Amino acid sequence: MGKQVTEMLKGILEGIVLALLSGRPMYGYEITAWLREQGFSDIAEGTVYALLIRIEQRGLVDVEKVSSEKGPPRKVYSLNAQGQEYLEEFWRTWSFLAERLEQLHQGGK
Amino acid sequence: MGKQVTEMLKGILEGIVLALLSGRPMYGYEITAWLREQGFSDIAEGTVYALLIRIEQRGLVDVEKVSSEKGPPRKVYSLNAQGQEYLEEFWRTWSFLAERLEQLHQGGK
DNA sequence: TTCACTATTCAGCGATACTATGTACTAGTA
DNA sequence: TACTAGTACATAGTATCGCTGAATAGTGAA
Repeated sequence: MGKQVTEMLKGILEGIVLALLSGRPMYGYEITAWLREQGFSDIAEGTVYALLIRIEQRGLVDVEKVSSEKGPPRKVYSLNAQGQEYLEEFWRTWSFLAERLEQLHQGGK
Repeated sequence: MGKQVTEMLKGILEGIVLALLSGRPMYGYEITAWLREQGFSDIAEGTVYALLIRIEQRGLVDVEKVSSEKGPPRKVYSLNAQGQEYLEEFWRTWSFLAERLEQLHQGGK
């Protein structure tokens, strides 16, 4: 991926992670792995952990420490009510953007 | 619009402006007005001008000064070959993101 | 002359992703 | 034992980009 993605991801990566957590609780390493599988090959581990700490401090997720069979204990994040609300707001904003962009893309041909 | 948009616009606003310019040459004030009409009510004027200067310095657009009937002369921007190429790259990146997000949005219901 | 509209510019700030590390635990293997 | 790989989290420093708020400047109407 080029460096265009880096800027485009700002604000969006957060939505992606929240959307993931709305499906089921997950921990950082797992989220990073999922992202890489999906083609977000350049996302640094540090980025995900920093993001998780941010959304935790903003009270969008609940955290639980769960010991792992192999390695240090995992911090499992789950979306709480406030996070759910924030996620819905994210989708509204995203839809707004996606609509405008779609129009531009069509019109530009 | 909430402040979520602020972050989400990063990198995307640039694509929007380039897409606009691929349609026809435009100047800053005109672009700002268009954005407001489209519902991007919170985009500050300064933001657009700063963006235009950036893409000019990166050689994605050509600039021509055109005197206006009412007010200071306009700086009319038009997309050049390099800008066109960059825009295509933008659309590829956008499509990648939009696809992933769409899947998440569907799956999350 | 005052206001409103057109038109551009800039300094300072905040948020976010990246780079590049460092820490720590477990299991396999030579 | 020592080494390696995989799992798992954390953080300091940097760059980019959009916003805030203000300044500058030209035109026409009240």
